[in-house]
Amino acid sequence: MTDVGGIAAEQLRSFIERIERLEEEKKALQSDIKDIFAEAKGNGFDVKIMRQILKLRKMDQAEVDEQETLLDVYRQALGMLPPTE
Amino acid sequence: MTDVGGIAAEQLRSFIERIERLEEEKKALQSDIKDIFAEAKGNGFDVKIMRQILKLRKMDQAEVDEQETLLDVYRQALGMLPPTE
Amino acid sequence: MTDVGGIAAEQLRSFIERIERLEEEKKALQSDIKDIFAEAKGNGFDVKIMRQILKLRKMDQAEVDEQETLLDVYRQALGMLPPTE
Amino acid sequence: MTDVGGIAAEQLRSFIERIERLEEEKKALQSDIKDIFAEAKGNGFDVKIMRQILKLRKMDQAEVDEQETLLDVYRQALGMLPPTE
DNA sequence: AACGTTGAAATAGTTC
DNA sequence: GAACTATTTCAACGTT
Repeated sequence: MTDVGGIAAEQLRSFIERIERLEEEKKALQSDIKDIFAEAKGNGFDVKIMRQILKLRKMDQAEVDEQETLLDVYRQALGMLPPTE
Repeated sequence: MTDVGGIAAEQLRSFIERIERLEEEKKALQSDIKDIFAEAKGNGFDVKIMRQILKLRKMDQAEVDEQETLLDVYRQALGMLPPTE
Repeated sequence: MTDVGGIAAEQLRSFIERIERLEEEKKALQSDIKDIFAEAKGNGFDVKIMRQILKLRKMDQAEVDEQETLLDVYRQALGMLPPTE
Repeated sequence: MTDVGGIAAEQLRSFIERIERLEEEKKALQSDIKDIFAEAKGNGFDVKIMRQILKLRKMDQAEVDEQETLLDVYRQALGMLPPTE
């Protein structure tokens, strides 16, 4: 292992490059999403409305999840669940 | 106006200090909130549950707001509102 | 929490509402800060740099130095700096 | 959008779902990145500094220099630097 | 008391 | 250049 200034240089480089690759992939996906919006717009759909719909669907799901969490928290508070499962 | 390096130093200092004061006030409020949680806990309430309740109340409100925004967006898309009010 | 409809429920509501009020105030302060940045920008100042200034004024010098030293070590390990400057 | 129950609605649903799928994939990648940072940390690397490295590798040198120069001007204006170093 | 988790705040990039 | 979106960063919090 090559040590530069007390650092395992090769290992560091490997971590950095793996992250950069994944970030590239993320960027590509973002670009795909952009393309879909553009395609939808070309088909006469209103992108702004689509974004609102997506946001609402996300919020709805979050709300459901949150309700279930709250339920569990209450259950635990009332001793209806093992303390730490 | 005292110019240092081409910068209106007095004015800059004034902006910076005003912001720092407001941030102090924010910090104080945050501390107050913490105290209330502690007080509630001392009265037998479960802080975790309280946080869940606060989160849900916020989400509900956000959802209502979002619905109204969506409605407006639809209205505008359908020509029921002036384009840019 | 079991005394729904009685004292406990009232007390819980009170705690929740006090916290919500304080959070509203925090939001208002945040908005004031935003306004000051906007005003500064209107007077030709660079908001981003101002934020860095604020951050530096919060940090102690030892911290700043340590971070910069470590960053250089990593940069050298990755060949991002000339070998012996 | 007016053709509810017909082709348009189906098409809209398709666009929405494709986007949601891509966003899921993005989330998964983000999670992978998180894991790598955790692994690096477990190997003794400083995650915060790694982030700075990643940012520097993205920026061009001219940008970096310009920011630092401006920051010094502001610091001098506020007396945060010795008058003539 | 370090650790990871989460939520808020800031920055950067994109669109109009 | 103004507004919006998305990403990143930072700080608080509970957890172990």
